[in-house]
Amino acid sequence: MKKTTVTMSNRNRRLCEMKAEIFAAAGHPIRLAIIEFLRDGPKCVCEIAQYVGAEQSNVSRHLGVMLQAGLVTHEKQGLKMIYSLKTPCILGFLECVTNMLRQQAEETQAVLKSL
Amino acid sequence: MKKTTVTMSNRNRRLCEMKAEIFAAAGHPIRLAIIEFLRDGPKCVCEIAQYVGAEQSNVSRHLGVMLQAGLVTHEKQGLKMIYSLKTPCILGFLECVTNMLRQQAEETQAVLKSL
DNA sequence: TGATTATATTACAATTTAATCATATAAAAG
DNA sequence: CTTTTATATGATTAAATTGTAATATAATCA
Repeated sequence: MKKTTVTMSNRNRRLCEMKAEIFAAAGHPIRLAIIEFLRDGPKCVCEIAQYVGAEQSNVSRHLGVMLQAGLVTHEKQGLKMIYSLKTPCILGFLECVTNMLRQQAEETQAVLKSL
Repeated sequence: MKKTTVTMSNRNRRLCEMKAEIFAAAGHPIRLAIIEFLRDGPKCVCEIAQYVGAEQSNVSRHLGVMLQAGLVTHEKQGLKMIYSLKTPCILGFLECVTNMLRQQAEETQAVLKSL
């Protein structure tokens, strides 16, 4: 009797790479701040840079990462490049993460109370 | 008249760091594969290593990252260390990511059709 | 046309992350 | 007690990511 597969398929391996790229694109403090900022609507690079308090070239890079992952879109308007959130469902999982943090904070607090 | 704050608060900056850590903890192919594997229930390191096809020490490190971020919990059972998913809501945002990929694939296909 | 403004990109240094091998620890079994 | 098994960790190296400064490009404006 043949043993069932116990190891990931290559197809699934490839899928995990793709999904991980999306998570990683949100997995940096500046990029996460940008995502939250874009909740309020489309913004140009200069506004974003000012908001997050980082160099323009640095912000431009981070936006490139998010663009590549498909988290945002961009559109040129005159001199400015306007970035928008592409997938509103990101906001759903951002909320999930916020709940995780809240939960973690409560756990920590519970531990400290027992001092 | 005072100009309203246009830059992130330090508190928000710190929050973004914490949230980003959680995203980053899921933002690696092996770690994402582990998360999906744990959907089927708690598993020991050896099972996980076999499934993802990576060295035990490497897997142990990745589990450490996810533990630190609060994505998983662990519990010793005899010789084995059993890891489980800590937050089911991760699965929700995993689904969101999968939908993003599907959407991206459709876009690509639409472009190719116009050749 | 020349100057200004907004953005992207390049080159580089610094830092972080990941993988590997060897080893330490600790539980279980003989 | 010795051996085996499962896991974690330290040291090392390789690779990727990040930040910065300088520069290129392209649109707008005087």
